[in-house]
Amino acid sequence: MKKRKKSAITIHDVAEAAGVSISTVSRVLNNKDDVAPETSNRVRAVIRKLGYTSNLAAKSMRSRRTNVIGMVMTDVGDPFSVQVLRGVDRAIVKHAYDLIVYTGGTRDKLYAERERRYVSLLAGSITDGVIVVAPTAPRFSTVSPVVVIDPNKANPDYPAVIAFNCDGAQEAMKYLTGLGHRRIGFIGGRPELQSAIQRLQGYQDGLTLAGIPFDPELVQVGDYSKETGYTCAQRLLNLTEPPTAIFAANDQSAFGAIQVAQEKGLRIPNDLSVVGFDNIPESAYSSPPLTTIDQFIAEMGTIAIEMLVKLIKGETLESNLHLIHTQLIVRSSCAFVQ
Amino acid sequence: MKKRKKSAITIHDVAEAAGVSISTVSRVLNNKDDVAPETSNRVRAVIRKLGYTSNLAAKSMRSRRTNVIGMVMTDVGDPFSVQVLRGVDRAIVKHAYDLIVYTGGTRDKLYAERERRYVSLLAGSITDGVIVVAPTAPRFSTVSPVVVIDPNKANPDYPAVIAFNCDGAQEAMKYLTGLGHRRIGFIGGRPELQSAIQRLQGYQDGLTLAGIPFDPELVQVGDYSKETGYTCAQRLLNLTEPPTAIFAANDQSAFGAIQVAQEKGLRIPNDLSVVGFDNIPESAYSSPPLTTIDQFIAEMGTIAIEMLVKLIKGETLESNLHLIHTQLIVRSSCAFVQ
DNA sequence: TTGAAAGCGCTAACAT
DNA sequence: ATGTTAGCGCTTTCAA
Repeated sequence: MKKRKKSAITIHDVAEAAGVSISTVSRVLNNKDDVAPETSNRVRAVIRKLGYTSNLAAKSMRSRRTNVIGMVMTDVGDPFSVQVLRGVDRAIVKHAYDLIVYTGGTRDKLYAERERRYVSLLAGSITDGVIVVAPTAPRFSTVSPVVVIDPNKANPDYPAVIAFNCDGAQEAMKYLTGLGHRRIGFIGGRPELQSAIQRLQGYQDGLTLAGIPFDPELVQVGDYSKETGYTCAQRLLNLTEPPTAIFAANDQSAFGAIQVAQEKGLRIPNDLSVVGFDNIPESAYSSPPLTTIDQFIAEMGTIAIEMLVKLIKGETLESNLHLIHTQLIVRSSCAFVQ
Repeated sequence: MKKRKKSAITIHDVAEAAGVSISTVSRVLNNKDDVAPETSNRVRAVIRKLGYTSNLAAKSMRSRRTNVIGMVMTDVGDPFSVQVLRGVDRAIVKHAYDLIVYTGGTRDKLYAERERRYVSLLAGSITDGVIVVAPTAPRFSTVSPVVVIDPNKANPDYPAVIAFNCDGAQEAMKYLTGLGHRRIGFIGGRPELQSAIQRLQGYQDGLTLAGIPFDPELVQVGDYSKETGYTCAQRLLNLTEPPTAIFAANDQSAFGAIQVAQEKGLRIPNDLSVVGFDNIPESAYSSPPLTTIDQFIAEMGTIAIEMLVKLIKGETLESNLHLIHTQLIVRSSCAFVQ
């Protein structure tokens, strides 16, 4: 008696049931045109009947081509990544690729290694290429293409999609100085990322434009997370001369700042104005139409896919760097906190 | 530009560089204890130096064990799925598993098939088990374990995690009737899901408790998406006797309804009250502390992982069904729309 | 038009 | 303690 292991249906089972060889089944699976229509139909029928799905692992191992694209990002709690993911999702359908996402969880000390590991894991085996959002690791060891979104200084080697943030940050500052604020705190993001550098630049430019001297005490650097937003805001508000407004480099940090304000009993925006960069998905409905960058961020994902697909197909890129000029982007948290 | 090798680094390269056989490298990779410490260290050093990561595909093909758990969900735009994902993320770290997510994109006609395909794809090859959020397909063909979250009527076969929603929906209704509303519209969710059934039940119970007769005209069924929320709300507000309040079965539908209201020039909550079930992540900061179900939803993910890991290890579950009793849960959109 | 057979990179049983 | 070897399920020559 044959020992029937409790295993999934394989190409063998299909071949046997259809009375053909496994190579014929494989040909049908890959839509080769040298299969007799009648055979092809019979095989297809069996595949359907058995509910057979080809084994991704085996497939990818044999033929360096899986039609799956991988994406590596931190937390799903990060609105930026989520928005990028949406754009990616949208674009991927058009290209008949499938998407596999690895979320590395919180950005702790070990994140860079997890990120690196996962890029290799995905790219080295089951995906044809990988998109990395706001990379932490300086470089990745992989032979298949990588496209980064919001790259850091250390890895300019990879094709990248980045947004131009200076204008937006300036606009945020204009908003705050327009309200009469002269003492404005800044909560920075991960200093190695292009976006963070530009936003800080916008903050400084904003001060200059308003004729306000730069006070380094008012700049606290976090990592785009709510947690560091919280601690940075604490430091700012515990200054002997605390700011009357806070400009956070991203929305997560802004949330952290808002939390501190609430705990301190400060009412927003009466006692403290808080403005966060980026945007909270869906919140657009909760206030008068403000400019949001949802669509710009999503577009970054879309463009990244376009680039990656070209690379996978072996085509060359016109440019290794794609800049998105956002019109901008500022979402005053006042609008939904009051 | 540096000339890249055509193929990735394999276990062979490591073995060669370390002067050992591939099986020894494999043993080191899998932390077997029958390797001389000295050899082990040498191999490890080479692995690090070469930046070697083992090929997931090959590994999983040979050993039916990958330490990767898969998750299949629709859109990342869906706050519910995202919240579940967070819980999963959190739990997975404890169990030293990795997570791969497949997002099937928008829920269109073809979604059920994509979902099915992806479950087989993941479960059949690269993952040890799969979690499916709000499944569309009635069943999946796979030998490895599947746990569903918020199952539909058609597939009670799989171990499931579900929340008990009746109370919450009733509470939402109590809120609206308490405001004096007598004509309350309901925007339902995907009618095959447990959650949708319970929320509708809660709506009806709420009417009964308030002594309001049930009017089928006021119930419009969508699919938990913003789009159907929009069209359902349109139908409701175009009635000859439109409702003065709308209770949406989930937050996405509520957003759709709010959009209709805005387009019609109805002010919320003055002209129309809108209450949505579930919760919008992060918005908790934007209003006085309301009860949210964020933590409950995330817990569903955590529990699903616990169940799945047990199944993967071959242990048996105490119960195939895990009920979460939410305390509840209602988030009045008035709180952040006014 | 189809089948047989050689691996892809890896693990595990069997040798040494 | 380490090496040799047989496949895992699949694609892809090469033969027929």
